[in-house]
Amino acid sequence: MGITIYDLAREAGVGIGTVSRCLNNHPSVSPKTRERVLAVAKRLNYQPHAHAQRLASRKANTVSTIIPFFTNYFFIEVLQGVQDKAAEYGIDLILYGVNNPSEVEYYLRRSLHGGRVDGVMFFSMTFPESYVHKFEEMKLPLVIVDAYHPRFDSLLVKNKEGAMQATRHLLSLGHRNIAMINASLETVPARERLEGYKAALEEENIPFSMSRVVISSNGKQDGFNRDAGYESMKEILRRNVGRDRVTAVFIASDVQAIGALEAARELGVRVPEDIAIVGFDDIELAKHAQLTTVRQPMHTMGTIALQMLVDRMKNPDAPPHLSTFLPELVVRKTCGAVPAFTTSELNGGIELGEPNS
Amino acid sequence: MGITIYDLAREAGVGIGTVSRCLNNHPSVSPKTRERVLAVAKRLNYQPHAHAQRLASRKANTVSTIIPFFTNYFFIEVLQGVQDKAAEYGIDLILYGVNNPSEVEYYLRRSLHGGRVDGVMFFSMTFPESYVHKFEEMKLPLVIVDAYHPRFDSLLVKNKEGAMQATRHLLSLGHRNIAMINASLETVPARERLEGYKAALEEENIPFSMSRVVISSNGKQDGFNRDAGYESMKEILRRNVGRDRVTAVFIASDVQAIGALEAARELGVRVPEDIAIVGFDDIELAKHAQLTTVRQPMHTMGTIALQMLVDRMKNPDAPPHLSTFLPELVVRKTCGAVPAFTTSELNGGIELGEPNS
DNA sequence: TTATCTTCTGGAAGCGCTTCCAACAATCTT
DNA sequence: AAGATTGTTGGAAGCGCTTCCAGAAGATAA
Repeated sequence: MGITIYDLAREAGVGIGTVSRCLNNHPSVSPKTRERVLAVAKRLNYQPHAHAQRLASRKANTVSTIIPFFTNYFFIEVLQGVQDKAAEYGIDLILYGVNNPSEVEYYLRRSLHGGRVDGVMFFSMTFPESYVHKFEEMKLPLVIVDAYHPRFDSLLVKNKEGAMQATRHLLSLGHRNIAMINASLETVPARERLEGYKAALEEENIPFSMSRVVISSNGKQDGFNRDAGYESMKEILRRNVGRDRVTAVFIASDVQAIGALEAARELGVRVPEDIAIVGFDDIELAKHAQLTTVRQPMHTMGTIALQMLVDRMKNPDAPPHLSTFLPELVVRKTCGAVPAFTTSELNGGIELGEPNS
Repeated sequence: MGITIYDLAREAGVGIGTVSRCLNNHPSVSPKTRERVLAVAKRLNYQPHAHAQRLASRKANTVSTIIPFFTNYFFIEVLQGVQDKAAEYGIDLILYGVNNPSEVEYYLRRSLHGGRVDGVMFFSMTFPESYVHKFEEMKLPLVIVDAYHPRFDSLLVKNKEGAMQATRHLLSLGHRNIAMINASLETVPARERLEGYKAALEEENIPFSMSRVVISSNGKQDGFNRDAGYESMKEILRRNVGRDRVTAVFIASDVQAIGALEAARELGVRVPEDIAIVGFDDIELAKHAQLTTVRQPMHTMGTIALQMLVDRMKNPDAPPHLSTFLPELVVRKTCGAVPAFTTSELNGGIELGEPNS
């Protein structure tokens, strides 16, 4: 079928070992020989057989990505970053889309055995404890993106800081009665975003009260969905009278914010005139809805994640590393501020550091 | 590192050939032996080495997907379908995301040589003529999704029929002066959607006139973008006076429709009261914007596409096959109709057929 | 000149599997 | 009973590559 190194060897009048060495930039070949062999390779349009290389070198040159498919924009963007970096290294990406939690283990198993891949990227899900030991034992490089496990390299957005930025922004616009719409506190992001909200209030000596926090964990994704946002907003607006009324809401995710916007519209409450809103995530819809929100540097996260995986392959015994990303505030119209600048113009945006552990 | 068939052979007291035959359900092993070997394999948690299998069997059991990353929702959905079907077959998916047209050839080359994959899925781009011959020569199975080439299996949405549905819908609501906003006629979808628009008008004996069609091919993606839609709508509304005024617009894509909606809002033109709008694609935004549009069965397209590829692998010499999909009208609020039902309740939605050629 | 290093090179071994062929045992024919 | 047939089986060969080791060739030293 294809040209093999034997063909090249014959054609160039050298041995197969030499051919292989030329192709792989091994130092111990004379410049003349190398040149000649490479010329022949080019002339015959030689392409190495990937699987033979992989079998012989015991490297797959491939990484698997295990991704929950239910969300979309976030992954597409992060994946794009991963892919861009992978292309630089000539690494192939295998896509394992998870529809159903039970599939996670199947794909982990598939990645773990059979030499199919030499690294795994695991996205936005709790890494199953039952596989911790297996990955450690096999020393299969693993990077967990948008989730955390102390024993593996992880990559997280600083939810607390993001929430602080959002809340501070509302404070800076003069709001004092700021509510929060959150999702299930069982999830890490929800807890961290709540913390950030609280911390920002405390900076300004505004008493924090859980009565201002509406949590709905109804429906899919622990409450990070449109309907939950819709209901939560209705609840806030229903009881929103008197001097103590809420003038701004920080919402833990954009999908919820979209629902909240709808609730406001239905009740004839104007945004931002009557109530200001800031979301979190910066999904594509946010731009269309003119939602002020907190943006995660998704593409960058992808490139860094792949880089971390490559580093881990080179250095399997380094201690687990955590990279954290500072999200940035994107000012649009639902907060009532003049959309003058984003915080990315003020700070660098990315920050690498040691695990909090 | 791992367990090999030699280990199994020794443990089960048989030869490696027998082990391999058991593992691959080859008929000529006695039931007893098979059972014993499989039991040992299970006990030792044997996992075949993917690359060794691939090298020996000359099958990669992998398919590459070459996808333009610039759009998003459409691909995620189609990919999901592909992935679901691939999982059924135990086929791995390699993701090649194209950011820059020049990368297309790189990925085609990468797919073509090196035995990396035994099939290619090529999405939404014009397949480069320079590779037609190479694919034919190598007999590498190829399915083109959302684009067409007469020499390969392709999978298309019936744009004309979709456009007819959209236009008919507007006609059925009593509109007689219906404009169209289109993108560059250099692209196949734009031409086909124009044809459908025209055909629907002619069904009702309404004269078709190019003066009612606004084409903008400015910006990215041949005019299939928000700004183009915005500008086109402005143009329509600017001159929209008199008895002959346009009361409805069919827009060739949802992104353009989103821009158009914005233009209308800015000019204080109410949708659907003053002007009705129907888009095409049903991207995620469409739902949020309550846009009546034409939906492509993306997930199904993905599963069928992979199935076609598998069929092609089994039967390399069959003539190229074209699958076409009937899109369905999704009635929401921008057309002014009561959102009572979608056409999916009326017809099956999918249709398989021979090439038009 | 011979002995001792350096480069460089050829090709065998081996990666873990599939597949083919020969061989064996058991069964069936005549 | 001998030969033919069928159903199983073992293991060599080979997939195309990397890598190691031994050896050739050239350079240097004595």
